[in-house]
Amino acid sequence: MARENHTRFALLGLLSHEDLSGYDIKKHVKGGLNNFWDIGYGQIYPELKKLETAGLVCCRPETSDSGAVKKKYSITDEGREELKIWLKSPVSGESFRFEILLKLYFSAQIPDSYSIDKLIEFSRRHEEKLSLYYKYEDSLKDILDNKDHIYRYLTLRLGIFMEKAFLEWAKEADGFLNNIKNN
Amino acid sequence: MARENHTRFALLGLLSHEDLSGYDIKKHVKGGLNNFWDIGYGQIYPELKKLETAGLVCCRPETSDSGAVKKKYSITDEGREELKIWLKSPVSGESFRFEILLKLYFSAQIPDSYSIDKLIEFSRRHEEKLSLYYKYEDSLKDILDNKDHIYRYLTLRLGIFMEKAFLEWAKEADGFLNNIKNN
DNA sequence: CAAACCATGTAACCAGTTACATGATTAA
DNA sequence: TTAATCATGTAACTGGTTACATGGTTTG
Repeated sequence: MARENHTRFALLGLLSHEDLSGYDIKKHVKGGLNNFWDIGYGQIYPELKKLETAGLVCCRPETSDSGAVKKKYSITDEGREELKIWLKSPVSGESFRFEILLKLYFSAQIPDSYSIDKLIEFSRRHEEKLSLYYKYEDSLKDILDNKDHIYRYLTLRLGIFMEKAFLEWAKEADGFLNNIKNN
Repeated sequence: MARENHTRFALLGLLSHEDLSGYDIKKHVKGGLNNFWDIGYGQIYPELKKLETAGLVCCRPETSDSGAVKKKYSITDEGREELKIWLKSPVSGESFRFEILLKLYFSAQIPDSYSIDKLIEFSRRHEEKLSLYYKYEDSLKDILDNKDHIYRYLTLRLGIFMEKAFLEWAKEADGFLNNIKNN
């Protein structure tokens, strides 16, 4: 995948919907984006400053009654323009890293039981993820009149397709390994 | 995913099968591993040196008749041990980055045609990948008596499951967007 | 009163990518 | 002879992770 500052656009995208603080952004990421694009605080705060310097967002510190400070960021017109240009540009590709595959690839050298255990753990983990996605889907299904929700729904659907594929694969692979064990 | 030097183990894994040069390793990666774990020369050569210093591999320069030098690396007993320990340890997880999803997530702000185009390109790309995987599968299917081949087959199968899921999703998503367009 | 959460940030580190540099060999 | 491939490497950069530091607020 091309080396482009994707975080920059993820932040602009989130801010194009509503004004958010760095902390808010992290929460929003957790509730959606993180399934295919996670971002940590270590990227969010510095990037927000860079965006401000570039004039793509502006910052408005909000001091509450108690004296606590919260920095709310808003997207500027220039920020909106940059975001749209990026959104329209073609995508460069996908990148995956599967530690389980890297291990399985060489696992002929160790007893099969280790691999079977890994497959079981893999299934458990992805069953959890799938049921979480189903919950998201349920809450989205009723509000598909909104265009934003339609697009979020589409991204969620890929998550569901993938998780199902993972589970099917793990089942097949587990059957395969158990079969050769009993020969 | 945990911050661990995976490249190190990928190299050890490849060298546990046969002696290879840095160049050979890259070719081997292209023919299998790269589907879920790509490695470039910028990582291979420095890492081989580190592995040599750590005593996990050893290097034997081969000078051909013409004077060309080729450095063949072999795994040592300590290297084999380290590899096995790592293979047996549990996996930490998967990481994906989908630029198409990052864009779709915010694409309510631009005309649907852009997203439809992206989905078409996505399908084309993954159809190609799937047919490539099917070719690999064909050549592996007949030699599953070998345990190494069984494990490679399993990793390939996940690739196939995933590519199929991608194509199904893209079809559904395309149908969805075309449907709302005509309303 | 302690734990959990809200909130903002910095510094260090490292994995991985890209570009650059060099030169030999082989096939069209 | 020229293009492709074989072959080995280095330097610079940057995206992303982790750990650390600080302090306010809410809730059980």
